[in-house]
This record gives sequence, structure tokens and C-alpha cells, in this order.
Amino acid sequence: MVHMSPKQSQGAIASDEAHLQIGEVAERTGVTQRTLRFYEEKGLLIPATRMEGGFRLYSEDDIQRVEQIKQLQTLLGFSLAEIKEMVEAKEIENQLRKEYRPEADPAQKRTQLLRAIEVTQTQFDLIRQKVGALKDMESKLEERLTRFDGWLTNLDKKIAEERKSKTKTKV
Amino acid sequence: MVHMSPKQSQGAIASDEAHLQIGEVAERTGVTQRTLRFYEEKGLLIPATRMEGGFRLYSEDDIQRVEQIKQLQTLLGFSLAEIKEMVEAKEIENQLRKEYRPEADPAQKRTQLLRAIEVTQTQFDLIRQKVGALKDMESKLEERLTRFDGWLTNLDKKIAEERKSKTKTKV
DNA sequence: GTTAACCTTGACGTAGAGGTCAACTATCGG
DNA sequence: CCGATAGTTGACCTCTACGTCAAGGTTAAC
Repeated sequence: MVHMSPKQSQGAIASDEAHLQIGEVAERTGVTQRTLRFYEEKGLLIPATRMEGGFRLYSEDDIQRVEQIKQLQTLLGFSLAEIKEMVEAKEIENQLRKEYRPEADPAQKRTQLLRAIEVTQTQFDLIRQKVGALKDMESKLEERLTRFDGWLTNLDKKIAEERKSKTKTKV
Repeated sequence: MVHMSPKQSQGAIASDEAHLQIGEVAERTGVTQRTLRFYEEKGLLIPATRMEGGFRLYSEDDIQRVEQIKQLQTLLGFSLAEIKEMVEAKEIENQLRKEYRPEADPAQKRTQLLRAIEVTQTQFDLIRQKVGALKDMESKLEERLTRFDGWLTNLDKKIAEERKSKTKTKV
């Protein structure tokens, strides 16, 4: 890191203030720059602003989002397309959170909210399903481990015996 | 299905007796024939025998295995390479289960068993991790749903009020 | 022994999720 | 204003997990 954080005029940084360049985001999240650009292409993570020269500027929130995307990918095996949907539901929440901006018409907000609820509900159900199936596997694996353990001690006993008898015949 | 099940001389079918052609396996498991051949190519599911003409013959166990592979893929997002490892651990279990065949030397068995234990343990830990993370997400989503619900009733109230005041000014 | 239904091995295609140059352009410290 | 470092777009490459023909061999029923 040779040059300083860009454009950081002064003062506290709000979490939604874009001030991170792609390199730092990559470093902090562990994904590559290419991946970040790819996410942007796919509409998953569009940095709010750019510098005059075109450098992307990310916010702390964006880092959170990358983290979330990674989780959804690796833990749950969702595709980026699916993740996009999910992330959009969160987006709506963020927007509605700042609802002290009373500009937008409430009927439209309602529609959006309903959509977000639907997506979230689906997501929730899916996760519950997965948790169930996973717990199932978990217990099966536990059983298997126990079984393995039993066999192992058993085998070891047998091996010990064999060694003994061999020693006897040898001597 | 025009011709009968192949080679089924007579009598009960042991679960490890290969008697299913690829088409039926595909139908029963919901994967395509291509997928089954692909699994074979990758060493994930090699049908025990073939007919003289070269037709693959699968057993009931193989169907189980396909089911398992599907689970590991869709639920857990594992790659086929990873799944191969896991399935191999189960394979070892199956083999050791028929340990009344005392041919093999126990020291070698022990090595195999240790390997299987290692893989299974890793798998187990991973699943526990995932379950944890998933439960985390689950609770977060639940909170969000609650929040959404609150907002929705709130919005509806607001909309109702608005309508009332409009009616007043209109009339 | 013919034929419909089923299966075989190629070989090529594709969608998703990035990796990897290449050729430029920006930023910032000095 | 210049150079080192960081970033930009674009094009093509790769790897996974199959899909999709094509051309031909098998099976079992008739």
C-alpha cells in the first residue's frame, strides 16, 4: 500500500460512505479483484461510486456483502443467480430502513416489501430443510465413527494376538 | 419398458446383486444416463458388472449411492471430487463390514480404516460447521421476517390513514 | 432373423464462476 | 511532471458438471 486511502477528505467514515478501492476490498475479503468485477457484471455487488478516473469505490457495507455472498456460496452451495435474489431482499431492507425519507409512495413500498418477504420466506424454508438434512447426515456420520472406532480396537486386538502367536512359533 | 429385467434368472435379489440397467437407474434416481456415465468416468460410481454385450448393470446399493451423491451436491455444495473421497470412506465401511472374509491382512485393513476414519471425521466436522452457520442464518432470517412483518402492518396502517384523508378532501 | 427399444462410445457444446494476460489509464508521493 | 503502484476494460482460457447429437452394437420379443 503506497498511496493513502483515496479522497478521504477528513472526519468519520459512515459505513455507507464509499472509500475503499478494489484492491483493499479484495485483500480484506479474500476474493480476487476479478471476482469483484465479476460480481459487479452479474449485478451482485455494484459499488456505489467511482473516482473521477473510474476507480471503483466500495463501502464497508460492501465488504459485509462480499462476506455474505461467500457464505451463501460455500456453505449453502447457492448459485450467484440465487444469491442475487437473496441479496436483493436484504437491499430492500436497507432501503426501507431509511424510511425516514418519506418521499416514495407507500403503495409501491408495500409491493417491494411483499416481494422481499416472499424471497426471505423461501430462503428461510430452504435453510430449515438443509439444516434438517444436515443433522441427519451428522448423526449418521457419528454412528459410523463409533462403528469405526469399535472395529479399530477390534482389529488391534486381533493384530496383537497374531503377533503373539507368531512370536511363540518363531521362538 | 418393453423387454424384461435382464438376466434375472430367478429367486430373491440380494441388494448387492447387479440387475438394473442404466435406464432404470436414471429413472428411479432422477439423474440422466449421461450423468451416471459421467460419475463412472470420474470414479464415483462404477457399476460392478456388465452384460456380455457391455450394458452396465447396477445394484440397489448403487441407487442408494446416487441418492447420496445428489444430497451431497445439492445440500452441501460439495464438488464431485470431494464427494468421491466421502463415498470412498463409505466404500471402506462396506468392505470391512464383510470382514468375515478373513483373507486380507489385518495390518492393511487397519491402514484403510484409519484413512476412512480421518475422512469421516473431517466430513463430520465440516458438517457441524455448516449446521452452525446455517442455524445462524436461520435465526437472522427469522428476525428479518419479523421485522418485515412489523413494517408491513405499519405501512398498511399508513396507507389506510392516507386513504381516509384523501376521501375526506375529495368529498 | 428382424425389429423396436435400449445401450455403447465418442466428440463436441455449454453454462457458471471465475483465471489470466494485454494494453491502457489513474493516483499520489516526491 | 514523473514514476511506481493500483486500477480499468476486453478478450480469451479453464475447469466442472453435465447436455446433446451421431453412429453403431445389444437385447428380447415376435
